[in-house]
Amino acid sequence: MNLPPLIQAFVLHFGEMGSRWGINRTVGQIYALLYVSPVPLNADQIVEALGVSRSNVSMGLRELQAWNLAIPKHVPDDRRDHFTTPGDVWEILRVLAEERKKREVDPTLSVLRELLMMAPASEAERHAQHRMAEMHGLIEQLTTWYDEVKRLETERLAQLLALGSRVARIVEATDKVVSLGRPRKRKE
Amino acid sequence: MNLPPLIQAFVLHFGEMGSRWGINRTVGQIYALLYVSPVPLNADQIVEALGVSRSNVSMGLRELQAWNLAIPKHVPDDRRDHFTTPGDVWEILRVLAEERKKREVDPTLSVLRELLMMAPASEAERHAQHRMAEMHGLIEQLTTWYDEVKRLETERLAQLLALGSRVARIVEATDKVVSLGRPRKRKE
DNA sequence: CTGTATTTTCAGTAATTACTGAAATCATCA
DNA sequence: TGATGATTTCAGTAATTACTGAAAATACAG
Repeated sequence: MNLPPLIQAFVLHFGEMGSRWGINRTVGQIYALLYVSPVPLNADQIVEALGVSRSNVSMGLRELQAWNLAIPKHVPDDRRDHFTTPGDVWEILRVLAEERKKREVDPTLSVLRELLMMAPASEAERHAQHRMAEMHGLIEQLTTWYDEVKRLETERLAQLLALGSRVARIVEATDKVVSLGRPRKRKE
Repeated sequence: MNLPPLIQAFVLHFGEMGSRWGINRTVGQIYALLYVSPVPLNADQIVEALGVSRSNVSMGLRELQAWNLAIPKHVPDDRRDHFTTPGDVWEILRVLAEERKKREVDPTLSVLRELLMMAPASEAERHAQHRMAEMHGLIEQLTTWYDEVKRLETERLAQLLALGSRVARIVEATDKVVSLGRPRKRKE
């Protein structure tokens, strides 16, 4: 690997982190490299920078493209493919959330739904199904929320984040005046 | 594996999903099994149910305990250790969020902070550092938000979720009346 | 203490996943 | 079209990770 120390440290860290979820080291490193690069890079430049094989880079780029985390960028007068990451960090967050939902949450939801349709054949199964229903309910709440929130523009989203738990107080206050959606029982 | 079909399907799915993030199949299966079990299970019962070796279960349970996802539960008049999962699904969500933050986000934050302290030695490093600062800023916003929100009681959190993006409108409305935090420029 | 039940450790092996180099495919230009 | 440059595929191999069985450690009852 042949990189300025600051960049190398960043790239190595992403390689490590990569393996902590399902992604492999090289993919993590490629992503990190693209992320900090001021210009789109082609595969050979990545090979050069990371010291891995050409084919490994090819596969890594493919995986990153599947995640929408590497974007092919055509450079005029150059036949080789060049790649960047989505530039805006908020955009990256959105892409990540979307992809992970698609891969991790949606399949679970659909399995749960399927299992909840089945007739339990024993007390054990009845109980299990009840637990599955709880899980299903929670995940559905979360995804519904996510689907709504993801439509917000970045600036408004940032505003909400900045408010943090203080929204709760506002909501509580507003609660007394405006009626939003179906009524719900008051806590205190 | 020796389980009622409904439960088996659930357990197998969690095994699969497990490998999609960093967790191994057995650990995923043990978790799923404990989750749907009406009573705490001991290691031998898990061995029996999943058809894996005793030592594998031992290691799996250890990992789950490290994640706070398996809780040892003493059963009177029985020397063997029995395990459950945190019962409330919201509790599980909190535990998961907390642990993943600890393992995935915090280390990245600290690496970023460290790298942001260094003096860039070239234009490339200067640019990289700028990108790192963006990432650092975003992560910090998210974790600050998370730290606040995690303190909310379940019911209030559920209320907020139920509102979804409609909070934005409330905040917008409230914005005009109450002053919260530093002023910020209006979008439209 | 001693004996027994239970859990953990760990070296060896199996299974899985990552990576490489060579060959095949694809694209572009003269 | 053929030659050249670029990318992908894939079989083989390396590296990593998961799993097992046997042995060691631990906990406890008598």
